Formats: sequence, structure tokens, C-alpha cells
Amino acid sequence: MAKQNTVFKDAFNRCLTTLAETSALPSEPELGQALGVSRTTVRAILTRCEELGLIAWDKRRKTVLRAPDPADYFPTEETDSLAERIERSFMRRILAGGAEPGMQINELELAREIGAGTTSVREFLIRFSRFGLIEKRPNSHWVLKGFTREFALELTEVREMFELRSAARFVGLPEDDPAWEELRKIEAVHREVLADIDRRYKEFSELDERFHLLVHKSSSNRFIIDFYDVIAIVFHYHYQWNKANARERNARALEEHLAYIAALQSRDLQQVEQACRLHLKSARETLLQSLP
Amino acid sequence: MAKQNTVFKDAFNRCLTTLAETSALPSEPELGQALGVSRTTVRAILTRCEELGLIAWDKRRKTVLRAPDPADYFPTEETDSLAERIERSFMRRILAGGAEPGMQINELELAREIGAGTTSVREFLIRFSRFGLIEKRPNSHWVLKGFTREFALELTEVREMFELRSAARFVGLPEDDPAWEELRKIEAVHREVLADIDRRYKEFSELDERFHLLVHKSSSNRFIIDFYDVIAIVFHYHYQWNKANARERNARALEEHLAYIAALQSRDLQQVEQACRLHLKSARETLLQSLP
DNA sequence: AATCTGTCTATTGTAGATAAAAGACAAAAC
DNA sequence: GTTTTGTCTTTTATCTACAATAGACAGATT
Repeated sequence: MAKQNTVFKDAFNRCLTTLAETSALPSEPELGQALGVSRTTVRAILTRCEELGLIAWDKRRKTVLRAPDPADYFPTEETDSLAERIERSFMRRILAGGAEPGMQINELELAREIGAGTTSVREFLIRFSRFGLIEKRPNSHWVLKGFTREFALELTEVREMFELRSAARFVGLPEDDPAWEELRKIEAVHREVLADIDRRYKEFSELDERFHLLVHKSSSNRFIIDFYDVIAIVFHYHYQWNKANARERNARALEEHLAYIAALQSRDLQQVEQACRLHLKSARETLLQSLP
Repeated sequence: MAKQNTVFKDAFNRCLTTLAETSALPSEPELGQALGVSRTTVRAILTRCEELGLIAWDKRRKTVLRAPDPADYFPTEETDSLAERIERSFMRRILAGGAEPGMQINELELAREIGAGTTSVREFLIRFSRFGLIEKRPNSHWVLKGFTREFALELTEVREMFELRSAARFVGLPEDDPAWEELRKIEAVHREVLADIDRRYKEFSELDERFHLLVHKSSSNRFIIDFYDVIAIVFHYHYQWNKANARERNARALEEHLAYIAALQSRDLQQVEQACRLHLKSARETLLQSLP
């Protein structure tokens, strides 16, 4: 196989969802726009819909014949891009399987295990190297530097610098900046989740990312915003494997967020700084607690 | 060709240089250590030396027969790794050839122009993307974001945060840390260059990198140290194309460095901060002046 | 006149192959 | 007993090939 057709499969699935709610499909370019794919892929989707008897397709007429059936969808395993699969496999490997710092990483072996070509694995490792967890020895293997205490401290040090700076910028945003509206929405979700914390505490992870990304974005600095990827991936996987006291930790973090949000809304720089520091400090401690 | 043998050629050339000064070569592992290559490569080098009649090689005896001749060396164009050639070509292209922001970058075309395979170019672009100058549209081309005023401002903003933090750490380094010795050496070179500024002002670029890297390293933070790569590459190419008033600019920067170094040596945090800010401000202005 | 479709071309994503380079191990030399 | 060499295996760096996807253009449709 030269290239996986995951773009097609994923777009096809999404198309079925919209198809369930209408009686006719729009034009090809419009569909392409809606699904975020090119016309070539749209036509492949339409062709398959026709083959499955979901629609009748004659030039501009695309009439829906029947509602899609669960069996019409592609299984979700097939809609993930190769890069996503590699990332997940790699993370599982280095987090689960006793990833000693200093361990060598073998491209070929990794590729065989994941069931991908070496090129893809290589490119993944190159991209991943910016997270500071692995390092290349030229003409030789990669070395795992490990998710250690030092790593967490270095990461949080930069995070704190960047977030304080971004939060300070946030305060200076003009009244009509869309970020204020988004902040209000995020605040509302915080209150909803807190009100039903026992059942909804798992939503924190996603909300946390949404909130901090919003803050970082107000820096208008590509390096600061890009760095948030590093933070996000670390916390994302961290939440997945450290579930101890998740409910209490998340409830506390939500409260801290609310104080932080209130400080931002007050436009008082000192208050912002204090609330931000307080929250980042406890986030760092949570992260460190899960490490040896 | 599957792989360029640039490692071999480069190590061979370096080996000839040492060969000129001795009458016998050391053991294979020792030679490998000295040249930074594996024994396999060492043996290839020895084989070629023997073929050229430079040495007589019998197991442990490696007697030098004659001094190497200029013709024995591989031409320097052949000793650069492919990645280095790609970087240079790419930089020349985007800096020289009217690189408009928003311009599309085509992997295939780039590969053809440079004379490399697409895989290598692709990997280069992935690695290069962390410098924030290009961005990938998935399943489509790369977009050149351009070396613009915004870029320079975003870069220097982070640089200033990181360097101030690092400089503050530097002051706290224990008396016997090797960084102090290196700082003294750097200071001495500064004075030498300044004393003969008319002829030696071109050495500034290299010295600048050496100095700031030393400062950043004292942060002991991989993200801060890694970020210095971004700064270094930008200033490196910036110096190459903006030669206006180079002598004056460099002389001034050297003076600023000396004040900054003196402040570090005084261990006075306030002085350090002041000298550091002063120098970074003028470095930023120099960079901005060369941009539209 | 604007948009859409049919058709074609160009480029990207990925696999597979191969030479260069690294590295492992046992026998040989000191 | 340590270091070195001879030989062999494994891994990386790089090229080429090809299907998936994007994108361009002219003619068709509203």
C-alpha cells in the first residue's frame, strides 16, 4: 500500500452523519468545504454512497435514498491517520513498557511492531523529538531521555514563564476580542462540570487544554503557542495513566481555574498573576506526584 | 545510491591531516574514537590509505609511507552531509529568491533542484518547521511564513525571557563551575578582537554564538537550550546577508558583551539584568533594521 | 455570469529496497 | 587479562515507485 485512504474513510463517515439529516446533498465544492477535503475525495465519497444505494447521483442531483446504517460506516480503527496510530503506539510503549531513561530506540523494530513503514516511523520520531523526550545520535539510534522529574521541572519552568506572559497580555486584549466571549463560555462549562462533578470530572482534561490554549494564544507569539503542544501532549498522556484521586484533583483544579478566570475578567494584573501562579504551582505538583 | 558515504570521506580527510604528522597510526578502535566514527569506517579509511600507497598495513602495524598529497583528499563538496547541503540550498532559496510570505513550498521541486530524494527533503522540512518559518498544510504543500517583522519580534520576545532567566541562573553557578573559566576565555577573545577590530570584526558572529550559548546552557533547561538553535540559525543567516555597517555594529555589540560579562562576573543580579537587557535590546534593533 | 462537473495532472504519504555505517562476538596478539 | 583484529549482523540514510489526495482547466449547466 502506498498511502492509506484514511482521509477518504474519515470524511466518508462524517458525510454519512450529515446525510442522515437531509434529503439531498449540496454541490461537490460545497461538500468538500464542509468536510475539509478536496473534490477528488468528495467524488470518491459520492461514488461509494451511490454504490451502497445511499444516494442517487446524477450530476447535480444527489438525492438521498435511505438513511445510513451502522454497517455503512468504516470502523473507527481505519479512520485514524498513520501518524496518529504511530503516536499512540509509541506513547503506550514508552509509558507502559518500563521505559528506562537511556534506552535505545530502534526505528526498524518500532516500525515492525506498529506495522508501519520505516519512513513513517522515522518522520514521527523527528517530529516527536521537539518534545525533548528523545534525542538522536547521528548515524545511529535514538535515545530515550525518559519522562523524568527533571523533564517535568524543565517543562513547567518554561510553561510558567509563558503562561504568566500570556495571561498578562490577555488582560490587555480589547473589549471586543472574541477571546472574552470564549472565556465566558469556558467559565460556564466549568460551573456545569463542577455542579455535577461526580459524574463529569473526566471532562476536566479537555477543558483544561481548551482554557490554557486560549490563554497562550493571546500571546500572539508562535513560539509560545507552539510550545503549548508540548504541554498538552504531556498532560494528555499523564491524565491517561495517573488516575489516582482524579475526582478530587480535578475539582480543585476547576476551582483554581475559576479564580484565575475571575482574575482575568477583573483586568487586574496583580490578581491575575497571583491566581495564575497559584494554579500553575498546583498543576506542577500534581504532575510531580505521579513521578518517582 | 542508497546512502552517501560522506561520513567516510570526511573522516578520511581528517585522518590524512593527522597522518601527515606521525609515522604510524594507532589501533582501529583508537582511531575510531579520535575521528568519531565506527570501526567499520576506520577500516574503510585504512583500506583506501593502503591503496593510495600512503601506509603499509599489516594487522597492528600501520606504517606511514609518505605524506599525503593535496590530490589524496576528497573535494570538500563531497564531505558535507546531505542534510547540510539541503539546509544551505533551502536557505539560499528562501533568502535570496524573493521569498514572499505565503509562498508555497513544493517538496518534489525542491528535491529536484537540490538533487536529492524527496524523503530527505521532507525530513529536512519537518525538522526545519520547528523554527516557525514554514508550516504544513496536511496532505498538501508547505507554506512559507516568511522572515518578517512579526517573526523577528516573536523570536526576540522569547529570547529575552529565556536569556534573562539563564543569566540569573549563571550568577548562582558555584565558583568551580567550568562555565566561569569558559567565560574568562570568551572575555579574552573579545578583547583580542576589539584590539584589532578592523581586521577581525568578522569573528564576531561565531563569538556571539559561543557566548550566548554558554549563558543559555546555565539554565539547565532543555527547552531553553534547544530554543537557542532557533536564535542561532536566524542570526547566522542574518549576518550572512546583512553586511551593512558590520564593523560598527559588531564593535558595539562586543562592547556590550564585555559589559554583560563584567556584570556576570560581579554576581550582582541587578547589574546583570541591566546589561543583558541593554544588549538584547540593541540586538533586536539590529535584526529589525534589516527587515522592511 | 457564476457555479458546477468531467477530466486530467501534479504532489504528497507511505512502503520497500539497498549501500553506508554502526556494532557484536570470537579468535588472535600482545 | 586486556586490547586488537577479522568477520558477520543489524540498523540507518537515502532512493525509487506508486496509490491517495489535492488542485487546475475547460466545457456544461443553471
